[in-house]
Amino acid sequence: MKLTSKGRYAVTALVDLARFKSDNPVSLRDISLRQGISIDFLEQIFSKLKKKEIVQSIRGTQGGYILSRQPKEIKLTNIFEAVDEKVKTVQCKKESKKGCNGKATKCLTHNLWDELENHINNFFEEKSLEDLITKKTQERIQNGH
Amino acid sequence: MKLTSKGRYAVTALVDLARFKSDNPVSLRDISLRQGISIDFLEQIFSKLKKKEIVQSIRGTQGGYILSRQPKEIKLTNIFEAVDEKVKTVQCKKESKKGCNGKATKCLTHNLWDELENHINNFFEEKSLEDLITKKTQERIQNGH
DNA sequence: CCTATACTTGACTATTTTAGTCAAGTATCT
DNA sequence: AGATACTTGACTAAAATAGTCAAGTATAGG
Repeated sequence: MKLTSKGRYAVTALVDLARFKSDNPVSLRDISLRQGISIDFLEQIFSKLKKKEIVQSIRGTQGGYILSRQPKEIKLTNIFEAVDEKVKTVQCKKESKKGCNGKATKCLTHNLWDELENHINNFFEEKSLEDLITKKTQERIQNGH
Repeated sequence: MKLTSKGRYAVTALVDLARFKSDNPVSLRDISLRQGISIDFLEQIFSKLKKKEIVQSIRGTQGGYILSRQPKEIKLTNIFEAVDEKVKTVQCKKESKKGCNGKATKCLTHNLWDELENHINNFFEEKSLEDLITKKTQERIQNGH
């Protein structure tokens, strides 16, 4: 199971991007200041988001990033995939030594992790960026959650 | 988010214990052989399971471990708690430096992680050891999942 | 009583992952 | 031309993981 700061930062940064968007692109510097994430780390993250066409970059003075699609069209799954965060609970196929290949007894809990994986993935599949920037959520945020 | 081998092994070992139980206690050695988990690591895990009264130990020759309660009464939550695996997605209260304290803007995604946490915890709360040793599951396992 | 078996406890550690930093660019707007 | 901002890739300190090792203690069976 992987779900670390990188994924968290990616989501946070994109929510920031979605909320503060205007006609102008948003620079990583602004996001960095607002969210307290190092620019260098943001660059690493946005490079990946760009590859997966979640954001577009605009160079030059006044450049920055904009969302490639509507917030509604960006599922959390997409974001985690982009930054290599994989919700993976079993490694049965990776290694034959300690995995569940060969001996059936090693698979005792295989189904459980499969189920859990689906359970979590469904959650991310159902949530889009838009869900995170609704009024209600914003209010809660501004009241200090 | 923490969900590592320790938690996985704990569940696997307990399923093994539940399935191979008889009038006699099951030794860690047997579990180790059947599940391919090192004895030393199992000892570490069972020490914690015992503290939380999920298993009981029986010393001496022919000794080993038995479940303290019926499989039905042992929720996965209990197991993960026992081995210190915590489903924790945000660290807002731990550190004031990089947490969400102070600036409201740092909480942009706070609610999301809270929701996710609940979502996962519910899954574990609903599953008991018994669910993992039903006929259906066993069949699937014996067919190589 | 003796001894093999098995649980108990706690310290220790190699490896891997995380969470970044650093450096050296390239592109574009003004 | 020069400032700003994106781009890429290599590098690394610190923490977590996944165990190992060692030195016990307790009990059943002979």
